[in-house]
Amino acid sequence: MDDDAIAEWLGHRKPASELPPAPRLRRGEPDSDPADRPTRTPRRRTLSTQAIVDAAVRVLDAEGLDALTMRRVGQELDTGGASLYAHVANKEELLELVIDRVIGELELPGEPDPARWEEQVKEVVRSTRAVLGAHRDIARACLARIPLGPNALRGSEALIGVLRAGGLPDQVIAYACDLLPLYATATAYEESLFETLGLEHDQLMRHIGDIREYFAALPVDRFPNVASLAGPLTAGSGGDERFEFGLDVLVRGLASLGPGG
Amino acid sequence: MDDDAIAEWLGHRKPASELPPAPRLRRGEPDSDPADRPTRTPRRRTLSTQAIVDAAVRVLDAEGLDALTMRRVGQELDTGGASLYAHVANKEELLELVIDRVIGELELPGEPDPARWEEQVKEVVRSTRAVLGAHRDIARACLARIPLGPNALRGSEALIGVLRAGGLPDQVIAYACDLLPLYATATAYEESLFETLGLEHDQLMRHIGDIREYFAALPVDRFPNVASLAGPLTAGSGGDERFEFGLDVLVRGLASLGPGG
DNA sequence: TGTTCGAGACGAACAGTGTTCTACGCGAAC
DNA sequence: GTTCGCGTAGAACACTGTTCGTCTCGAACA
Repeated sequence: MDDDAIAEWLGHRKPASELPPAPRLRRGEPDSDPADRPTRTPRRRTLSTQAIVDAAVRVLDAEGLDALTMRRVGQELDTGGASLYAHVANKEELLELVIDRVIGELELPGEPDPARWEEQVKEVVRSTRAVLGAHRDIARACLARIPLGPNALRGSEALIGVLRAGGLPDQVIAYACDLLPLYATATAYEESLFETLGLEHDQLMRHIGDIREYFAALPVDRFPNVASLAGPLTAGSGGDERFEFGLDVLVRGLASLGPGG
Repeated sequence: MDDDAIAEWLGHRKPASELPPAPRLRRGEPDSDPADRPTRTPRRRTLSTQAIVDAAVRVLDAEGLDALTMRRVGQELDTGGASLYAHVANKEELLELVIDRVIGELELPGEPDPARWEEQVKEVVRSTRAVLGAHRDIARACLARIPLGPNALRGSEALIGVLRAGGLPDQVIAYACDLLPLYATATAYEESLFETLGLEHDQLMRHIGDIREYFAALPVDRFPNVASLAGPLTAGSGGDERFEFGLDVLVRGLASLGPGG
């Protein structure tokens, strides 16, 4: 996606390509038409929306979402935070751009195949979790807004495709289109919590062991279930089993709403 | 829960009741034993952890999570933010107390009934969503940590009970004990996003209408699925249908892992 | 070639945040 | 009656997003 497409998606300029600007939520009065801003070549320093998003992703990957401040991104570009506001309306807009950039890395399945639609659905959700997990705690930012950027649309398009291959009713497909990414994002967020704290893997394992002991040591008269399930409750937190379990539950539930269920 | 139990759960004093302190995640070196702080009757102003949590919940309900600052809570108690630090280690600890207070409002089902365990599971998840939704955007804070307070344990205990009535395998129950609250919390969070922005109901409906038109107007050659599903994709966002759909999918998926599935 | 013009860069500043430091005052104990 | 020390609370620190106003410099025009 080039610079013009970005500006157009954000509604900054007149739509020059075929994709209309996504509806944006504003609190105040509707702003006046910002259409007739003439296109200029950049002066002095080559500061552009592209370069800013690039720098933001760099900061995000290296130091996490909390370090992604306007000043820090500006510093990455050898300037101050105030300079970004000529290319980006505010931090919210920058985050939306970063999110859609990240979602653009999604690996989507090819042609929808009715014979293996369930596995294809899982592939999309797995890819979403993987992409979000690859960029530190970006999942936290994704949870706080509904992605409507072009790359998010591309993902929805593919997801609907494979769900349709499963022969599910339209309304089921539509709801699933929210539910499945919600699961991927929420899971990625939970998993990012620990590495955000800077925990090493063995530290995390030790903490989970503490929780297991805590559960097991609970008074059995008040917490018999938690105490007896201390082991299973704290199992599978390090790898993919927990995630795969939830994914399986979701797809099984969806399949039960289809023609074969 | 009284003040001593709170302090004990947080590991501030020697355990006096039967519930041992929950494992807390700390980054730095393990702190020295803070056990031998003598109990004193309060001086001057009657500032206590209880009163602080009360005030925090009041601020949360009235003005939302973003307004829940240390200074604002202090102001609610006719003092400054610094005064709270004598009773609460930091904002994180205050949030944990607030969260467990809120979770304490959960209405849990009675005796687990194998004949209607699925409906009982749904009741727990519905109650979770309702309680979180009743306290503005507290769900955002719940997503960011794993609740291990006494009231959260009470909820897990009840949830495991009804899942056991369903005859599910132990590991399925354990994973479901994470998955179901995750769904309730993530849903409550998404729903809180709009009211956090201060949107009225008709404003929200208008915005959803904008999104529907945006979907419908997308180029059909690139986004045929999204364009044709514009209606269903944006349906049911105002009420409970979306939530109930996801809940049904989850419970169906869980049931398929049980003895009858 | 000289001038004008204005968009963009950017330092300073503002109102916030969580947290720490420090001095002060009051209630209980000896 | 004095002393002791805990809890209070104001000031301050480092940080945030954002705005304001100044200044610079490249392009367009005469």
